[in-house]
Parts: sequence; structure tokens; C-alpha cells
Amino acid sequence: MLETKTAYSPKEVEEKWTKTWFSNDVYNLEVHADRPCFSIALPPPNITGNLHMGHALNGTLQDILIRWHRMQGYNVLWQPGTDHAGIATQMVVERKLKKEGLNRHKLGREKFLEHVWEWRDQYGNQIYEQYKSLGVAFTWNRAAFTMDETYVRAIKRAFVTLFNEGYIYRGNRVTNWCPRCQTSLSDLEVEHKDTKGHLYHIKYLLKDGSGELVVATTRPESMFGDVAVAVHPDDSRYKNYIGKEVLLPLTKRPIPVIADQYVDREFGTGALKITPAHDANDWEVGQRHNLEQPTVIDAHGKLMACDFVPKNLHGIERFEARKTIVSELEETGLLVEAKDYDHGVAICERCHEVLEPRLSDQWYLKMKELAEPAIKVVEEDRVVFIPDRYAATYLDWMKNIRDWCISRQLWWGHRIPIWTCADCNHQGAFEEDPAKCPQCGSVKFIQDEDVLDTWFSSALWPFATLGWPEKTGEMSVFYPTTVLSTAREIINLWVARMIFMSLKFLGTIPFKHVLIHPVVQTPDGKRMSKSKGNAIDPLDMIAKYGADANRFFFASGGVKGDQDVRFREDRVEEYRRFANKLWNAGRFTLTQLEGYKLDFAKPQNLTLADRWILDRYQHMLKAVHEGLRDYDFAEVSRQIYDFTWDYFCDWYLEIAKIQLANEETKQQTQWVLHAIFEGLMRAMHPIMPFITEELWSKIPKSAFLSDLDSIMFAPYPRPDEQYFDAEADEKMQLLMRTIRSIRNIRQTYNVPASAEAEVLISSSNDELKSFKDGQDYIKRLARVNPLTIDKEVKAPAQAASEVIGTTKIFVPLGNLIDMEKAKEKLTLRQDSLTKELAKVKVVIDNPDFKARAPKEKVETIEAQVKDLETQLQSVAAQLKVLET
RNA sequence: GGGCAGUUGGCGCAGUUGGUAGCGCACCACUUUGACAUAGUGGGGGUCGUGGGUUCGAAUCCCGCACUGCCCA
Repeated sequence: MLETKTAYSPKEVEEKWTKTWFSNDVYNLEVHADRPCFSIALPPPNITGNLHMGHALNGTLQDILIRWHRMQGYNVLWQPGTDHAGIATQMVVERKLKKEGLNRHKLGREKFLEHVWEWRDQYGNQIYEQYKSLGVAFTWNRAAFTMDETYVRAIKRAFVTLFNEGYIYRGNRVTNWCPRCQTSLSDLEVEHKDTKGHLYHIKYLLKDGSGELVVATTRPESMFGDVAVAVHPDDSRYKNYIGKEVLLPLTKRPIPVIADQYVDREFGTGALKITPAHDANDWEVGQRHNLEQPTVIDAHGKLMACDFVPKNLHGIERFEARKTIVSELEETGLLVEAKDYDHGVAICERCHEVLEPRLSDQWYLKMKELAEPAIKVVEEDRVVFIPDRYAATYLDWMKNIRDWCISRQLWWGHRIPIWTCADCNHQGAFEEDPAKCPQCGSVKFIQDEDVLDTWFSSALWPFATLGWPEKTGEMSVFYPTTVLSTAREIINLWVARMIFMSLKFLGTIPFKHVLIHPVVQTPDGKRMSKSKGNAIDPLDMIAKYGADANRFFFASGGVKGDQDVRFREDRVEEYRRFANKLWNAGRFTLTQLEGYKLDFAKPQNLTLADRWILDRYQHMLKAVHEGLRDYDFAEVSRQIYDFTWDYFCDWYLEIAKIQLANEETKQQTQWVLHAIFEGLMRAMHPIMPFITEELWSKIPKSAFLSDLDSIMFAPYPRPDEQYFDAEADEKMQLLMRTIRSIRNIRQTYNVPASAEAEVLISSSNDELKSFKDGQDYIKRLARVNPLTIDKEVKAPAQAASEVIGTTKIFVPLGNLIDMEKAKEKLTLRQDSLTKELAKVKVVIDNPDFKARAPKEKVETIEAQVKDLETQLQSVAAQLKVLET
């Protein structure tokens, strides 16, 4: 028996079951040789991270799949873990140190790393506790970390292999450099922010005094690093300038005018300054023309103290310098104009500082060869994206792949396992730290200072967590994993890299399906961001509405529809109310099942309502099964919601009350209630694990089920088509329409809710039996007494009426009737029927329709016409009665 | 600049092969009858962003445009 409390309290129930589940070890990995396998590698959250909406949404979707498969008897692994997150974590710890008056350079590398580990031990697992409140069924005891010893071994193996096979090389080129984070970044870690700036048109005078060339640039401060001015070879305006020299403004250093296809003639003046050390495209132009690459801006974004830069600008910050340069150009008359100009400025994804493209030595991973098989597996549908349009995103990037800059100038991370000999210059990569140079034996064998891009380690996630390079049992059972569920912004950053790494090292795909979930936006459709302060904390929402309600919200967003879902608190609230509804339906059902002896044989002589609800239930199960199979979570949640509320609660429970009061139908009703409610809990469990566990734990069950520690081990209900019953559905539809009509009439004429009303129903032979079968439902649900049902009933005077097909409903109202209202109502009905008829007639009267539409459709429309005409006649007849 | 997605009653969204537009919230009215007022019952409200096209027939298919959001450069 449940508490008498009428309101569901998610907090208590969720806390209770979280505790129970953990103490019962329900999450441990179990592998049975004869079962199919299902596995998911959780996208590892950063150790700096707190659970945000994306985690909560993605966690819910994965959990639904995990629980669903587990209930279907699969061996299930949901590999959890966290990511060390190089830049993010280092930034957090540096900020903390700064408050204590320390910095990493004062501490030195070793001490600093001790601080980071300390921080990690204290805060790095916070997010797990937050995940627990969401109710996720991770394989908890396997939680991994990208800095675990076994994980590090995998990284070293991967790196050394790639190095020895020549995929990793040292390159000196322009990379994205963050002057604040003091590190290089890969292309994917760069964001572009639309910024209002200026396009400066600057005169570069010809050295021979014969004229000038006007160059357009947004970054005049990089001018001192210019080594050429480039024009398009076919640009007739500048043909004569090619090969001549111009003088750089302010420093008057002569540079050549060159011709290069790269120049866009339409942009600016068509003359482009070339600064190889501070622009990636210019660097490539410089390579083609064998130009120098002078660096004029340093790692901190300041103009360097060198011969190329005028003395007054030495050490000046780049944006300050820009102002000075512009005013000096103005003074010397070399500035032609400064147009307002909007352009995308590259900023650091982590700290939002404007990036400075900078020439530096970095380690690169050669991509072209690695990408080829990764393209193939997606083109051949061995890896399938859901929704499938994201395959294009992936392929587009993979086919235009550029080498990956994998070194970062950080301390927190996996130190690059390359050693160089100070004596003989020998260089090599090693899995075990070498004591001396294997070539000359020198002990001055020094490891590279840099660490690997965090995404390099993440790229190994699905197999490194399973113990690779060891051949573990889990690896042979659960790899490749079944599904990867993640956000679209890391398709290239992460998904793509896992695919080529897996193909390279395992010779197989890392996962079969890639589920790309929507982005959770603010209620007004903006991106949530911590810095904008518009982020909504899922933990607050869970505390307020319960985990189940939040999970239902996430499921209802699905992955098939929009690529974004707006977070609406009122929708979460809707699902909290749904949980409450379910709770109360459960309280009622359980009360009615007291003393019920389990009986698994389907009862004979089921009533119409019994047959109908069983039909609806089985259809719901079928749709849910198909929805889950197709990752259509929105459809699944709709099906469950509508069935529970509209069919089960609104109609069946009300009818069950009648049947339970009748000794003849009591037991079969209990049978139906039990079968459906118990099954419904199992059907809903993957979406709402807590409330279903609580209710299910109180339902009488067979020995087999009641021996289980949790509903999560119970079999998932499968649709049983023997209960499909189209006839029952059709009959119930008619009865429900009839009941609604009577209710409508009652309210229209202000019949008091507590009063019983007399009703007469006249109907054709076909439907007469339905009405007889359902007369108790009509009496109860529409408060009718007495009820007359016959083939022909004489229309009583002073009665309100309604027509449904060939059925006529009369509610005699005697003096209660408001003649005017009755006429008005019938007239309105007449109008709408006339309108409908006119619409349908347009169709049917069109000769082309009959000639070209399929026969079936023609028949349907003809039937509609007939039906509408019958109804109109009937309404007209009733109006006539009223008028006499 | 290239690409993707969205645009349906005040708000948030369904609408699977083209055949008389649905749901939730909000709104109005009635109801505390023993699962639930976090509820029940009834009701009002939409020329489906815009302009063309295909078709007997378009929210649904095709093309252009506008606005919003995202990804890539």
C-alpha cells in the first residue's frame, strides 16, 4: 500500500533508489556468453566541467538506450570516464595559483603538476556525483581517466607507432597562437567572431618614384613583417608593377611586387601585402616565392624590438601599435582611407583572446593517408550518422583534411615522448623513458617540452578505455562499440579522429552508429554560455522538478527533428505533472489490486473497454519499440505520454471503476489493470527510471520478477499482436464521441454537473450493439439516467440534440431548455456542416478528380459527401421539431 | 564566402508514402463526485514565413526570397 500522500515527491524517491541501486551493485558489468552485446563509450566530460544541459541531454539519451538493451537481455557496457582537458584544467589551476600569489613558472613544472593533480583529486570527480542525480546507469566501477596509467600506455603506443611510421613530423609554419594561453591551437580550437573593424587602404610608394600601389589590410600592425606586395597575374591594373619594388611605409624598407593566383582581385584594391610570419595564407604565398619570413610580433602579442620595427613601437601591444601606426600613416599622407569593415576575427575557444598567427616549430600528424579509410567507412555506411545529414559534415572535413598540429605549449597533459640527443642530434620516440641516447650513449638525451593536444588522447577513447594495447576480454566482447552519442560541434574535433585512429590501430571502426543530439538553447533560442550568464543549470532543474521529469523533457526533444531544442521550464513542469499523474494512477491501481491473486491466463469475456485498452496498449508498445529502434526518442515519449494520460487515465481507469464495482467483472478488470500497469512501468523505465522503480516495486509480481533487485533487470515488454483489436477500437471511438457530445450538450444548456440527465439514442443496426455494450460507460461518464437506446426513437419535443453519422442523440430538457440557444447551436452546426460539404463537393464535382484520383480516394470522398448530407438532413429535421 | 537546419493558433511543438490542420501551456466557463485541483469537463483561437511552379488536389514535392540558429572557411 502506498502512502496516502496525493502528491508525488521525486526528491525522496530519487534519493532512496540512488542509494539502493548502489548498495545492490546493480551497475556491475555482467557478461553472459550466449547474449548479444551493446556498448557505449560516454563522451568523457572535462574534469573542470560541471554537468550542463548538453551532458544531461546526452546522458539521458544514452541511458535510455542502455536500460532498454539491458532489459532486452543484452550484455551491456556503458564506459564512463573523464578527460584531463589540457588547456582548460591548466587555466583553472593557474587562476587559482594567481590568487595565492603563485604562478607555474615560479613553481616549476614538477611542483605545478603536483598542484594540478591535487586539484583534480579534489574537484575532478564532481561531475560523477552530478551524473548520479540524473540516474544514469554507467558501468560505474569502470570509470576511466585519460591520465590513468593504462590510458597513458595506449597513448604512448599510438604516438610511437605513428612516429616510427613517419606520420608525425616537425614543421615550422604559421599556427594559431593564443598570446594569453601561450600555446598553439589546432584549427578546430579556433572560433570566429564577427567584429566591426576597419579596412585600411595604405599607399606603398614605388621605389623608383614612378607612382604608388594602394594596399588594403585589416591588420596594419603586421606591416613591418611584409616581404612583398602581391597582385593577381591577370590583373591589368597592376601588370606594369610586377617585378618593381615598393617602399614599406614608415620604415621605407624596399619589397618586391609579385604576382600570385591567390590574390582576390575583387577584395579591397586587389593588391595584397604579404606577411609570411603572421598569416597562414601569406606563409604559403611566401613558400611559393621563396620569400623571407621575418617575425615582428612576439608570443605575447607585442611588437618586437628588431630592425624591422620602428624604435617607437618596440614592445608595444599589437592593438595599441595599430592606433599609433594609423595616426602616423595619416600624418605622412599614406593612409588613403579607413573603411568600416565587418570581418570574422579568430579568437581562442578557451579564453576568447584574439589569436595571433605565429610562425613556430610544432609537431604535426600527417593526415591524408589516415583519412582515406575513414572516408570509406562512412561512404560505405559501415559507420552511420543519425541524422544522416551529419555524414556530409564529416566527409566534407575529411576530404579537405589538413595536417593536425598536435603539440601544445602546456605542462598539464601527456608529454610528447620524443627525445633528442644534445650531443649527436639523434631523435626518437619511446614508450619507456630512455636513460641515454641509444645512438651515442650520451645522457644528454632530452625529452620534448611540449604536451599532446588533448584531442589526441580523446581520439583513442573507445579502445584505450577497454585496455588497448592489451588484448582484454572486454575488448573482444564490446568492441567495436555500438553507438556513440555526442554533440555536432565535435564531429570533426573528436568523432572523426576516433574513426581514423581506430582504423589505424584496430583495423576496425570504433562504433557503428553516431547519434548527433540537438543543442539545448535558452528559452528564446540563443546558445547557452557560461560567459553570457544565460546558462540554465540542469541540477537546479532536477532539484525543482525531479530527474524523471527532466529526462522526459530531454527524450521529448529527440534527435530526429530540429537540430536545436529550446529549454523551457514550463515543459519540464508539464512532465513533472505527468509524473504526478502517473503516481496517482499508480496509487489507484495498486489500491484496486489489493488481494488480487496473480493469474496469467487471459480472462474470457473481456469487456469492450478491456479489449480496447489492451489494443491501445499493444499499439503503444509497438510504436515505442520501433521508436527506440530508430532512435526516435520524441515519438517514444509522445506515445507513452498519450497512452498513459489520454487512454489509460482519462478513459480506462474511469471505466474500470464501474467494472470493479461489479463482482462479475471485478477480477478481469484487475487482470487488465495489472497487466497494463505493470507492463507500462517496464516500458517507461528507460525514460523515467526512478518513479517506475518505485511503483513497480509495489506491484504484485510473479516469483521470477519479484526476485529481481530492480526493474532494470526485468524484460522489456514486447508488443503482442494477438491483442490488436480494431473492432474494439472503432466501437470505443463511437462511444467516446457520444459521451463527449452528451457532455457538450449538458454544458451548453447549463445542466448542473451533479444532475443526471435523460438521454435517448437512436442508431442503425450496426452500431446498436456498441451502444448496448457501452451503456454503463455512457451512464457513468456522461451522468446519464435513464438511457434509452433503440433503432428508432421518436424525437422528443424540447430536446437538445446532436448527430454523429447515422446516430442521433437527444437530451430532453423540458423547461430547462433554452429554445433560442438550441436553435443557435443547431444553426451553427448546420453552417459548419454546409461549409464542410461545400469543400468536399468542390473536390467531388471536379471531373478531373474522378478521372485521375485513385479509386479508393474517390470512394472515401463520396462516402464523406453522403455522411455530411445525412447529418445535414438530420439537423434540419431537428430544427423543424424545435420550431413546432 | 560555402553548407546545414528551422519558420504551423499568444508561446513551445506534432503532422510518417500529398486527400476536410493536431497536442501541451496560456486563455474563457463550469466542477472540490473517494487516484490525481500538479485534476476533471466543455469551449474560443490557425488563409501552415513569402513569391512562383508541379498536381484533380500542397503544411507536405520543386525553385527563388526573407528572417532565425548552427557548422565550416
